[in-house]
Amino acid sequence: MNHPERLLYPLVFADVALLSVGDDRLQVLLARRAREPAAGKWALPGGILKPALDGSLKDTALRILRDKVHVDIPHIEQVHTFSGPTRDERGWSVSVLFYALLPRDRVNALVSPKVAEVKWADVADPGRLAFDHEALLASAVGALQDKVLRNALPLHLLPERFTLSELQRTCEAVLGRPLDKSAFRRRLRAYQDLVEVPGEFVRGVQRPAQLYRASEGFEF
Amino acid sequence: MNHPERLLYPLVFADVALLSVGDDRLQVLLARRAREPAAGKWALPGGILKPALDGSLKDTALRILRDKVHVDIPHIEQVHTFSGPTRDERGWSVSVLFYALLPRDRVNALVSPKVAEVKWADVADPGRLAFDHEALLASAVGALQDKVLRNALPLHLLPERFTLSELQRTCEAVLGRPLDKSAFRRRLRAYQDLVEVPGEFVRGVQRPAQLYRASEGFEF
DNA sequence: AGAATAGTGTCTGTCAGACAGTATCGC
DNA sequence: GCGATACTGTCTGACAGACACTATTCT
Repeated sequence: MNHPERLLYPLVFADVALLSVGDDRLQVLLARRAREPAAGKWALPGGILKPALDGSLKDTALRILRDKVHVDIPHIEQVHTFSGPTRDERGWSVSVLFYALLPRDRVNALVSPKVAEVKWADVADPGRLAFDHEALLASAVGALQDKVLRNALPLHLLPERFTLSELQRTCEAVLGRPLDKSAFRRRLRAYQDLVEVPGEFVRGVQRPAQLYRASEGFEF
Repeated sequence: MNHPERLLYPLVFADVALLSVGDDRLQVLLARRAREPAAGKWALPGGILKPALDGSLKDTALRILRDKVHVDIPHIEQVHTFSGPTRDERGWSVSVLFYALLPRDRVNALVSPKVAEVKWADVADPGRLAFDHEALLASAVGALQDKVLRNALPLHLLPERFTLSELQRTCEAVLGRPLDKSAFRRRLRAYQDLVEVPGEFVRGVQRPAQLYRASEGFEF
């Protein structure tokens, strides 16, 4: 413990698993740490709570994301709080973990390959991460899967307009396993959150697919 | 903000909703606050994280409970983390909320009516609480109900040995609504967590009831 | 016998997985 | 027609609510 005030006050962080779908796989944004501790290692984007700036820990998380990625985040949700004296070598620390969802049509806008400071990694194989961030990532992914298993539709991972097949592929990416098309669509029929966009179709070398969007009052 | 260090470091608390079943209703332990802020008001037991004493925020919560109630707590679980600059008048604060379960045969051992510092209150009607603790309580109860709805058995709320009728009444108290006996027992049959205690029955003015206990590996 | 609670059997509707089938495009 | 993807229909088994039924004790 370098800092004696750590004996009185813990460090309080917000860490964010920013999730999106690329190549039909659920992916997470990783940031390479510029400074010690764990300099050079990949980690979830995170930062310290600033009481003068933030109205809540969610604000902290949104501020972190604003600094890393310059887009609006349509959805962010608290997952769990991790704590202990040894998880960060600077001293006793508290990390409030969030996951955030980013539409897949904005994924490439974020990460320019020239800047090697951030990258997208498959959540199934993120590589070695700094601190206890592998556990944090697993926790965040588990929370999202839980919600989708309970019939929530992760529309925030999709563009504004999407086909039902795209929605199904997105759910499959989140859950990491294939879903039955017939059963999937039967579930959707009961749902209120989906609105057909009249007259709009995606055309290709097949029967045209109807486009849908989230209904007005949609809350993930 | 009385303390200038609040501009740099938030206060970090663990707050605990200690839940049990009394009179066939889910109840929560409330503590009357001895000091400002909110002196004299009822609140969830809680206290500040002490980095020198606690190995995690769960340890903080257990330490708080040890000081309030002098029994072992069989189960404690993190629910959600609340934060903001105004929820505690001492300054920017973070409260990590837990719920803990106490077997109902140990409820009366805790609270002596002479000491007016703690009391059991129905979660459905806890009265006015200090800070944002009404929201915290609702959140904790919701988390427990969620888990029971997902077929977890709250055996930690029961004595070591119990009848299936007692188990059903406990679930009904948690959920706040009656359950169908036949459907409830059909669910239990599929479960691995219950072990029949051979030859032990509860007798009364009715057919004797088989006693059960939690299986060895039971995890709520 | 009757009250009281323990415990079971059965009907029915809902819903999910499985899988086969039909529809409509481009070529 | 054929390949490709969109979309639908139907069978079946699992399961939950509702509710009536039987079982065993004490008085």
